[in-house]
Amino acid sequence: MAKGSLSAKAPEERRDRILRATVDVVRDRGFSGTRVADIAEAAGTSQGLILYHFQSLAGALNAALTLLEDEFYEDLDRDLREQAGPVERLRHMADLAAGMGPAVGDWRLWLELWVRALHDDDARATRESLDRRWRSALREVISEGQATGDFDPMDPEASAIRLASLMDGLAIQLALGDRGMTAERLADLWWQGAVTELRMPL
Amino acid sequence: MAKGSLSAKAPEERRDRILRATVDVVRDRGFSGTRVADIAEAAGTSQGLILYHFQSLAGALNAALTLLEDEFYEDLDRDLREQAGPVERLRHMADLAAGMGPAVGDWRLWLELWVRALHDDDARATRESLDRRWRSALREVISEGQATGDFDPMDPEASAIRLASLMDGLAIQLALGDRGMTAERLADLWWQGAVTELRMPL
DNA sequence: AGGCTACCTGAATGCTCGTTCAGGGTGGCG
DNA sequence: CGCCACCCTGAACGAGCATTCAGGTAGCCT
Repeated sequence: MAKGSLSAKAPEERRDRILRATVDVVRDRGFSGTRVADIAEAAGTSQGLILYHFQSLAGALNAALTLLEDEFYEDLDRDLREQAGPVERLRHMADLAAGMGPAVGDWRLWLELWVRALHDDDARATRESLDRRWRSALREVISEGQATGDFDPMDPEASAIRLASLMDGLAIQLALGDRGMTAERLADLWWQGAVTELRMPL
Repeated sequence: MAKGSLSAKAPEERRDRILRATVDVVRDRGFSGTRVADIAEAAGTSQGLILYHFQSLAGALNAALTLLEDEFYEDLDRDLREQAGPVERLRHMADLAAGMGPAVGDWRLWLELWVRALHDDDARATRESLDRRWRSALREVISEGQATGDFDPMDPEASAIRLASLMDGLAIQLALGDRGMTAERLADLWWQGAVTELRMPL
């Protein structure tokens, strides 16, 4: 029976479907606006199943965060490995963050995560880890660029922090839909900032 | 009677006390964690009074946002008028934002506002207004500095956006209590960024 | 004085969820 | 076969909360 094969073979897949649905719902309802019923509807399951797999709503939210974190790692690594030199890599990071690449985008989710991190320890850990990963990628690219002579920052560590922060700040405007802020403009503003910050020769 | 004079003479003051209590509660519980009962306790009134004055919890939250907005304007104007030249003014903005000045500080509240703005139109309007005000102050200082020859940005408009964004991004780390991020370090990182961005002569 | 209005309170109300529960199907293993 | 463990569901439960309400007090106008 169709129903039989579905429930028997795919518990794993159902679980995964729930997590993805959770991410989707959080993305447009926010953490505090996400109800078990919303997830169930988005995933096409009963509410009971969500609690069965994750014990509680909080459990589901945290599991979704973990999934996000894992995928972020993978995507970032794979994506950056494809790029040849430091300049290309940095340029690619701008595009990734602007939301042109896969997975990484979606700054609304990041905003939600930040605020949740103010009050929830799991969220705090996740966002810290995510952030550390992103910033260390940036640092690596910078120091690689120093080695090749493409970059010449006054203070590499400070530059990394500033460029990461600049990205976050610009992203807020993108996420909030500020007039005049688009993905292209974000990438552009950030890239120009990087050129200055890293004293790239033209 | 004490009670009499209190309730009769001070409705205005009670109202104000409620709004300030609301801000306090939001600051440490977040918008989504703020209950009418919390505000009542913090303000030392009954829950009923809050609804009496503001119709609903949402009404109280919005009124508190408006209060915040008004005070932000006043404080910023007064504070900046006290500073002599563009360089001092800019430097002062760094300190203000780092939370050393009065009122403006408290980035947690800003984070909360951003996220609320994703879903609530009043919050959206408030934050847009706040942000516009802050950014235009920055633009003014920059163009003033260009006039006096203290600054020489390649693209003043882009510089203003970048410096405002940089501030937001650094502030996130401060608000989230990242290791190594303090008010002083924030002010310092930002100031260095401004020096570069605006090509200030040393 | 008497009544009218503005303030204010604490208890009652009722709705919105998260969570629990009783049960039902299904595949595998003795 | 028949039992067992795993998945899964929909209905029921109950806590937490915003909002409503009936009523109380104090100043103010006539």
